[in-house]
Amino acid sequence: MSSVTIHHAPIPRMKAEDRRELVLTAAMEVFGDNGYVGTTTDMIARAAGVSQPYIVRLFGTKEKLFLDVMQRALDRLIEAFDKALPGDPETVGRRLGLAYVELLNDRGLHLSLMHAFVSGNDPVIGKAARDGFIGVYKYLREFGGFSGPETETFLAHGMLINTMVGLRMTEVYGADPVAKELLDCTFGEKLDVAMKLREARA
Amino acid sequence: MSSVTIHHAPIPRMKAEDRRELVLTAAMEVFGDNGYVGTTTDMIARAAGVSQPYIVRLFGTKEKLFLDVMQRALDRLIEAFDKALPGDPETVGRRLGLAYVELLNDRGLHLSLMHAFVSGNDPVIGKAARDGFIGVYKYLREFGGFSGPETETFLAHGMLINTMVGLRMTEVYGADPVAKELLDCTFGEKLDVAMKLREARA
DNA sequence: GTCTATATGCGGATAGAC
DNA sequence: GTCTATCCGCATATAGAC
Repeated sequence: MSSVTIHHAPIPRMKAEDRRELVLTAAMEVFGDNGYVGTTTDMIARAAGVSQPYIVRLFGTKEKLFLDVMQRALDRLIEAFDKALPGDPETVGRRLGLAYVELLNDRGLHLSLMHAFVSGNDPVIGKAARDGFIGVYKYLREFGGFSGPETETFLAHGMLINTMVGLRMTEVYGADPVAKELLDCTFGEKLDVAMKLREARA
Repeated sequence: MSSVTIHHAPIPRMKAEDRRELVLTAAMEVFGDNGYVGTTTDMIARAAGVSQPYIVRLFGTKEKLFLDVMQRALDRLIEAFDKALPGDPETVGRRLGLAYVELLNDRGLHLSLMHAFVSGNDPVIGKAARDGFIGVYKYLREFGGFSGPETETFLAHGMLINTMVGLRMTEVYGADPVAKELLDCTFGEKLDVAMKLREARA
């Protein structure tokens, strides 16, 4: 209003909304790598290129930030499924499975969810995680055209994929023949997608 | 040697070996509930009825204690599979699956493993967890008579079971019809075993 | 919108007594 | 074999400046 003074941009400013997006992306990866408790707000701050107190300022608490990350992950998951849904009903499972593995491009997505899924003991995160998982189940039943047992099998394979990702099993694919066989069976035709991402990471 | 003086047992003493067992049992449950990072040596100490520094004295570091817990969990798993193996080859999967669910009696076993499985990023725990998982895979292939894909399917369902346990999904079985359906599909004929344990806990 | 400085509480590990 | 006392580092959150 009063002054239009332009100072030589010592600090990169942006709209809070954009900054939030940027932080959420960074947080999803860091939480994925280190878990909820194992992640410090300072790690996230450095990954996002801002100060630690500013992370707290933006999200209130670390817990709220984690809940936001989880919700974002779930939203992206459903969004990806929505896109993969149209087509031959016979092969919908295959399409959704492929979409799931391609989501590995969103770094930390699977693992942030997985960390939430083992936090059922936490009253706040646990409830949110249960609700989120149940939401995915309902989605597959209602929109995926899956029966209960079909949904269970789909989710089971998803959880094994998550476990392989959590174990960083792809990093020993070449070194251990048993790991190779296990990964071949787990990912099947989706293996190259999973492995390509690993390379891009290095 | 010199004195045979008996003082009126102010502190319950036991052989280090026995104490270790006791602490490992307590630690498996606490680690299962709170994860590796989320667990403090003091929580374990109180659960085991000893002092916090003594936990460190016994195991060196918290990390070594966790590794011991993980190894113990894996040993018990294989031991349970060994017992369930003999019988009709047609139904070996069913027997192993049941044995797996009955292992919920060893509190924290599944969840301590699951926490290890999402810690692949940690150089020490990650390597041990990968080796452990690969060991289970090899066991099923060699002694369970499973093919690669059969093993993958068995493990996948195991991971979904772990996820349900991690989410404490059984605790909302009665309250949420979708949760009920999900749990029915996940545990199938093993549901009553899983639910009975939950009751015993309360 | 973003930072620096800092208060405060907690956790792993060590020292050393009994 | 087991404890008490304690050091030190770290992490979340607050206060307040720019």
